[in-house]
Amino acid sequence: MADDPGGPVPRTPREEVRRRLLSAAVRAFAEHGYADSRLEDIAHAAGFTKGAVYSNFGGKRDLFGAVLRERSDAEIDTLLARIGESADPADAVADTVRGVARRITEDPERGRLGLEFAARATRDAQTRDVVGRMRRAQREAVAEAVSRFAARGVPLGADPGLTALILHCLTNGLSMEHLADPGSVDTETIERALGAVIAALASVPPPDREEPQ
Amino acid sequence: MADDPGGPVPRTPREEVRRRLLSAAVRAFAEHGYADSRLEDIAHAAGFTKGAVYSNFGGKRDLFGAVLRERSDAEIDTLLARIGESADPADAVADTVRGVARRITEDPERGRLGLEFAARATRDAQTRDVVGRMRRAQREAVAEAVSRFAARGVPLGADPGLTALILHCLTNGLSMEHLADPGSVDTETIERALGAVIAALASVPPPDREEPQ
DNA sequence: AGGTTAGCATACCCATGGGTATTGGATACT
DNA sequence: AGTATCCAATACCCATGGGTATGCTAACCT
Repeated sequence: MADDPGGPVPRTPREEVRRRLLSAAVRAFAEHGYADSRLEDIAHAAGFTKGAVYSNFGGKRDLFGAVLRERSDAEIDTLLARIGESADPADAVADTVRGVARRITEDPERGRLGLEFAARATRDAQTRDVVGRMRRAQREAVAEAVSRFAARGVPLGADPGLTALILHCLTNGLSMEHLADPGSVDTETIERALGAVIAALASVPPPDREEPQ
Repeated sequence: MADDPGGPVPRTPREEVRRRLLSAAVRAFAEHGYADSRLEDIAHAAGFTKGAVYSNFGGKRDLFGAVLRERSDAEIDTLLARIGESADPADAVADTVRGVARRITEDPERGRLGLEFAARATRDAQTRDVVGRMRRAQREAVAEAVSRFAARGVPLGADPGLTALILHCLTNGLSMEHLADPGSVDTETIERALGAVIAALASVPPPDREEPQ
């Protein structure tokens, strides 16, 4: 059964091999961490073997580096794309907050990978360089968005750069807290936390229990 | 030289053996991470061999668990102790902020360990339980401190629990950011970020460039 | 078609380090 | 003192998995 087959099986394009390996690596590193991810598992998850990995990457470290750079670029692109779509200030902020909160709770892979990156950045200079660049770019994107709101007349309790740092770090901190203690840090709580800080920084009095006015 | 010695070398008390191993393990896990820490290195750093480790702990996982619990208790004690010493509200806040900022930049071991704990909590239920408990206790301690300020008449833009969550997560986020990008997140920046958020949440106008009054 | 190359599969190597079994000497007990 | 016990040192085991060398076949060349 399934005996001889008609001729040669077509070969997977190198580009796709690389993409599938990278994608499998992202899942593996996020789920098991760098050390506990096995190259053979990653390769099989992508439908190949270790040979494919060493044919497309220099080794485990290099594969991790490729994952890091790929995600870094993706993150920055997402951020930059989001800046454009701003509507009414209040609504835009509320929507963004909701989106951020949902991504934290519904896409744990992202947070896990971020933690893995951060942990390795602590010890490896190469990783630190890339992660540092990514973080700076993210903060700058946030700062840019904040500046636009400021230009529209929203008062700020701090300059855009500091405001961006605050929002960025608060978001990361909330993400970490959710991962460590999902039960007491849910989507709604994250929304409230971000909303409260933004409201306070924008010198907008906290919502008076019901809709204002 | 150093030839025969007078008789038996006294044996190190078991309590001290355990303490020294634990302390060496803290340093190792913080510096190299769990996976890249070798039991033999830890043992030698403490002045013993692997035998001492397996005599005092169940194995590598158990040693990590012991480190986690020990640090968890220490963190909670520190937090609780700090609550007592509040003087003038404004000064107390400024002092606390300065202390937190300095600890982040001057004691990287703490942040690194926190990251390691968080990363493992993501995948291991046991670790997640302990880390979750620790985090909740920390937030409650902060909430308690916030409540005291609120009782003294400091207005709050959010309830103490949410305020504590915000401050706690912002602190952790800033710590992570400092580790990943020490150059652009220094002590002063951390102080400003924390100060700005506290000022905003307490509905206190931001410092007017120079001393107020 | 025959030959060459490119690229993944397969088989193998071996350093690493967690875990275990055993030993040896100090402490406690009688 | 003699004996039992405790506890860390030592020696050893071996599963693991990153890395490498080789094989094999599809795609490319001419």
